Amino acid sequence: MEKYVKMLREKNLKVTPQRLIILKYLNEHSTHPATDKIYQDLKINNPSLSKTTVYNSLEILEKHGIIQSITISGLEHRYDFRHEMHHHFLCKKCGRIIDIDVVCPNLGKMLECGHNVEEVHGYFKGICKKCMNKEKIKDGS
Amino acid sequence: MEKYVKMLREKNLKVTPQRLIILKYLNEHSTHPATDKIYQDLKINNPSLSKTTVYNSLEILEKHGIIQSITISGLEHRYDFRHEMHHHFLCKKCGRIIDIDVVCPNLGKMLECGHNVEEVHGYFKGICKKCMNKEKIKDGS
DNA sequence: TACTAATTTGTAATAATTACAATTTGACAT
DNA sequence: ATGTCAAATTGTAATTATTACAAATTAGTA
Ligand SMILES: [Mn+2]
Ligand SMILES: [Mn+2]
Ligand SMILES: [Zn+2]
Ligand SMILES: [Zn+2]
Repeated sequence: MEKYVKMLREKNLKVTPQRLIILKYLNEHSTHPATDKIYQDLKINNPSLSKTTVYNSLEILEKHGIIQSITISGLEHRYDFRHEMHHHFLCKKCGRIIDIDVVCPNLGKMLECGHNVEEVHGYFKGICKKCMNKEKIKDGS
Repeated sequence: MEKYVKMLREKNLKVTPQRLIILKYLNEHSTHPATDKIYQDLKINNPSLSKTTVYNSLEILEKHGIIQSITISGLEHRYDFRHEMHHHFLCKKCGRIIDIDVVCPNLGKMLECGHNVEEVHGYFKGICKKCMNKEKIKDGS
């Protein structure tokens, strides 16, 4: 838990129990959960937690680069404790969002264009390996 | 207009005036408009148009690969007449979504992983060239 | 021209997010 | 340790994008 305290202090953010449990939750759940999922899960052991606080906390944590926000589904923001650049795969079948550890080699091109790039998001969508195998079995190999 | 008729016929989709004006609108506005923008603009000359029809039409056009859906902002779907793979840049200042004509070289890596990739989306976010120049001028060169 | 399934329309419901004001609290100074 | 206060939390209301649905209309076919 001291780890999360340090992360907040380094950014001069107030250390609150709410921010700590949210950070801990994100670190321990690499499923890229949405706001409501985080809220529902944490509420069980923290009944006084407000959903607005979850929204506020995620926003400020993201603004300070502690966590990352993913918008792969188009329906909701999903959050990621890993803040360094990586890509994601959304399975249209099971809904899982999987980390893809590649870097985007197109940043040079972006510099040419003259735009100032602050974020890079790479999203792939399709059917994940696990779901593909399930289909094969159902089809009778 | 015959061009759009042909696009629908090729996919065995019914040719309706609503679908035609939506396709025409998207082809003539490469701003990646959201559903409501398309609806508001078309309603002026088509007062009987329903927003639900815009939603339905965009959905079916996308499903058949005639148009592409972009979720770069996370809050809304934006639509693109260009359906071939390309990337996008969202300017956090002026809100413009700009086409970036690069291809993703990471598909090989995806094949290795065993996932079946159907869509690839590359999103960059930051400050666009135009807005960067405006800032420079304001700062006194 | 008549038929029918698909499409369009208007309205209502849902879901994610944001706004806001009252209460509480973490960080700092005494 | 206590007081102070700006910042954070909370609960509720408002907003926005999207989806659900049933009745009316219409495109494609015979
Ligand atoms: Mn991730
Ligand atoms: Mn585009
Ligand atoms: Zn899957
Ligand atoms: Zn700009």
